[in-house]
Amino acid sequence: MSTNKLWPYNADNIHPGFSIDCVILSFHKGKIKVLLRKFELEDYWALLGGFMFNHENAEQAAYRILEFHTGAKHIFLKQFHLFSDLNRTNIEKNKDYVDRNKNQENDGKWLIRRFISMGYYALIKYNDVTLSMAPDETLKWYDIHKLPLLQSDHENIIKTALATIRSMFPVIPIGYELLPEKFTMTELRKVYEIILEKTFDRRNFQRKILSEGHVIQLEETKEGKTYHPPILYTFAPLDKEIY
Amino acid sequence: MSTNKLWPYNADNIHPGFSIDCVILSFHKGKIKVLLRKFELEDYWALLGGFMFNHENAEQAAYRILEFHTGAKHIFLKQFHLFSDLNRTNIEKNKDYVDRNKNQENDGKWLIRRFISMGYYALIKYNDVTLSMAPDETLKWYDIHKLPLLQSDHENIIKTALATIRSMFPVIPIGYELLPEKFTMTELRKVYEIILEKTFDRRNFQRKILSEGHVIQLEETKEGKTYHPPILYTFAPLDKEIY
DNA sequence: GCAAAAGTGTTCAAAATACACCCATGC
DNA sequence: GCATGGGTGTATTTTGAACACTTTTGC
Repeated sequence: MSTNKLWPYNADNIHPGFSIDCVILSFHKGKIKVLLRKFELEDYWALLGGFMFNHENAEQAAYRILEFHTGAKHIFLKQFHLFSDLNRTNIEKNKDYVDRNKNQENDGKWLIRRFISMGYYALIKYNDVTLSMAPDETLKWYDIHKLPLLQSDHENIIKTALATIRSMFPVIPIGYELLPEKFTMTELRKVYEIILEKTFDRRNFQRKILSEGHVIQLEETKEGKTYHPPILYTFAPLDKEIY
Repeated sequence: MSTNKLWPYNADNIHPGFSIDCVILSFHKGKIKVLLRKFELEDYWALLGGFMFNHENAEQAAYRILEFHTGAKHIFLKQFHLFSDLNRTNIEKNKDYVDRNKNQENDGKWLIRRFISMGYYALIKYNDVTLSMAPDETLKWYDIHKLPLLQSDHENIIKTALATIRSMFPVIPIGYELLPEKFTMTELRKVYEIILEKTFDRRNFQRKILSEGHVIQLEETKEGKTYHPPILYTFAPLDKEIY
């Protein structure tokens, strides 16, 4: 695949007027982060996205985009909303983009039209990601509470993704997907607190989580803190789960 | 609008390769029903669907389709899933359909391609509907547990809609949308039981519903049954609701 | 010595569940 | 007279919520 993002897509190999945007979330140092991209010469950040080839369905396209940039496979990925407002596509901005990237083989005219976009959210362990950047782009994890200036409706897409995850709680195995194999009870609680936008009593939270049986206590403690190291926990094997 | 369903849509006025399918649900005589359509000369039923004009977004298109066929406005309508599998579009069937309906102004070639479809579910009061049928089509309410032979992946779309509604319970005001203004506690319980696929203890159900405060008891009883007429209930005004 | 992080139990209130009998009518 | 549908209350269990003190170390 070329480093020019226009390259893999052209008028003949993609489904017309349809794009995919991925809200890729992870947990790192007590914060939930979203992966964003900025192209050179542009002054706003954007969700990782792309188009659906004629030979794949939307899920496959979303997985492809995700794996290409994060190197991770078997990512937890769900569609959550189709964004189709007329003013979400900024045709002028697309024209500027095409002007900068067009070439003989691909005049980019297919991009000068209204696009509807399927939103996907992905939950991924921070350490499973190896960012893969083309020379003309920068990828960066942003705290979901400290977002930079975003392209078109992408801030709304992120907010909608978070609202969806919140509303699907506890059906979505959010801790399981976001935390590393071994984690402390405080880390798990932080994930819950950030997503649900509320705080939990430490003791009640721990009792409830352990009573559900999906989380089991290990006999290890977290290294690095020499004074009163917290106990580590892990998720029970999936075949014992309700998920 | 013409009676020919191909008429309103053509290659220039719709968003390409994109359709909308509506799972329209209502409650009647103790059963949850879905509204289906059958065209003359075809041997399968289908969800009510259509395409998105270039001047509208997907929600507007779904509302337009819904209102056109049911005569009802302000319908509760939510998108729930994008169906994009490669084999969901039966190109040959579309060709047959085009052959039967094409004319000079509209050759129907725009229909001979892969379509992705956004699924919407609608909840509507049975008595609010006045079915509006073109001469070449039949509309009919089917018990969701007794579906006829359905076009392409439409059975899957219906099942996915019901699973979505179930998983969103109790966020979706399902009783409020499906029941008439005045209803009995047994009718409300039936709606819950069918959607959630479980039974509830009559007494506990009633206590719980009334304790939530969204349903209030009227001083009327249901007519027609002369012996021990059930008490009627209604939903509290929306501004007191959590919805 | 004090702020920060983590370990640990009990009590009370609220909610969910289980369960049985009576009444009026149609047939 | 019996089957059907509908009205009503209590006791038990389970779950959720509130709440405080101790330990160890870094600073």
